[in-house]
Amino acid sequence: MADRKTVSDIETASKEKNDAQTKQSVVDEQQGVVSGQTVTPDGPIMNIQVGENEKRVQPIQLGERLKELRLSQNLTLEEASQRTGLARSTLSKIENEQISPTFQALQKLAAGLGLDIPQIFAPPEEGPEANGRRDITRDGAGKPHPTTTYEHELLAVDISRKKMMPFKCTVRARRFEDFDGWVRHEGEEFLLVLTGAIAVYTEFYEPVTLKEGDSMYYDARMGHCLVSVSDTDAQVLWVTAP
Amino acid sequence: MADRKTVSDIETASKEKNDAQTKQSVVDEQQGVVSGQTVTPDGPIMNIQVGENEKRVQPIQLGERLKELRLSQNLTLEEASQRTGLARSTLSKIENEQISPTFQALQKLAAGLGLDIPQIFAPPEEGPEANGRRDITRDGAGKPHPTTTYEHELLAVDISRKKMMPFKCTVRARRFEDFDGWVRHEGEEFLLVLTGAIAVYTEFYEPVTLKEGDSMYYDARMGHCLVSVSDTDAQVLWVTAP
DNA sequence: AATTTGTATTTCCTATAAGAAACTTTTTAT
DNA sequence: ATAAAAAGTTTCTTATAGGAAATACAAATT
Repeated sequence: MADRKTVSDIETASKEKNDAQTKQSVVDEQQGVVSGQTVTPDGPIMNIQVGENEKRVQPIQLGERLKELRLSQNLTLEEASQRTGLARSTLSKIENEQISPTFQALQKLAAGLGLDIPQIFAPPEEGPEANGRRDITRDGAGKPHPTTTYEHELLAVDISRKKMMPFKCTVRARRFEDFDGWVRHEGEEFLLVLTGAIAVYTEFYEPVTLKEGDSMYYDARMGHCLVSVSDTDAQVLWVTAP
Repeated sequence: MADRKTVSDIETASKEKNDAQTKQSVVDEQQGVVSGQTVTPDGPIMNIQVGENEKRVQPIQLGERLKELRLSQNLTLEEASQRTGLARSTLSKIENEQISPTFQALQKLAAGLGLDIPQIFAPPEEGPEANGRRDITRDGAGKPHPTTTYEHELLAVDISRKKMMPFKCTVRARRFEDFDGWVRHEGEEFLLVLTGAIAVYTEFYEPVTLKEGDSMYYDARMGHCLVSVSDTDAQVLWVTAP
């Protein structure tokens, strides 16, 4: 019964603040920047590589790239000609940068080589070779990163350009009101409760309690925040994939 | 002293089997397929979405798309002409699908509109709107997936096309020899020891012991396997990002 | 070695892209 | 409402893409 009252109080607070909070959260996200390192309100985003990737897809030489693609499929100009419906001489001239193909020709090329057009501009696949990257973080030896609501311990900080960013987090927040508003960011997040218990507030669901061993996966663009509801501050593992 | 002997025995076994194991691991990976669902030797790969994404970036109408981009920047044909170095009449003909522009013209267009070429073909951004996906897995309530060496408990199985695949794993293996060879697959992996202790064998490093609270992030293309070294079988959290 | 086959490049001709100017439509100002 | 300005489209001419055939080069066969 007492639990019921508590939950209903939390729900009311959640609804009243939805609009104002969403506006403020943009400012709060800016404050997360620490010494040149972008930080999501939950934890850090280390090395957002999107901009760099986009820069890198610009090909230096279209002809060179197309020749590469043709040869990687072990095709002669004649075979490629039959597949693409473009004349051999045209393919030769394109590959040797003698002409600039029309978009229509590019479409034919892509279709004939079994590609989508953006793939023509993609960098070569990294290759099947293992690159051997590894980073071990001992218990308690992660990089500290405190905020007002969470006490983060960043893991695997020596590896840059990771697909995932893991961190342990001690949830100091005790009330939804400890947050200035919904926190949100790009990507998806997974969280596992390591010790204690938390109440999870998310923008489109009623709050839910998770205890040790429980986990949750969610789209991080949805407003979200955690509150400790156990005697001792809960500890969770958080993994972000931006 | 006794620990030292054990470690040195393991190291020797590791070195002797490197070449033969790498060959067999391809077959072992095939055996991981369970009821139509692809499984990495560590755990499952559910719904690899790469192919579908690539299909979706194909534009329907180039001219329409370019007009859209121009108007979204509030540019007249004249202004766009000045920025791109292409004649107004050319821009008009392109936008109205009367001609198919050369790649060189496309380059000028992209540069003038402040884009990279692939962005011309990109679908509109999904928007900052949260899509509200969430999946809660209670402690012990994940989907079981046993193998000979590990006992997996898949988490967040109701969400498809995830950027990460999390699962808890009880490590049954007790010796490196329990594995038929190195296991490897595309992507990156993060693991956190929840209980007990494990010895981590990886292709390019000496074996290392991790205990409760320790974590490791690594490129999964590198051969890898875990062995329990605690009295009770260790439990780890594993998160794969393919 | 010479000859044949396979592959790529160049040449010549046709089709079409691209630019400048003329024309048309739309928008703005009075 | 009309006139002027802005914006977009079409026409005509030049430049270049694209195709077929000829030529050149490399590899394989005799």
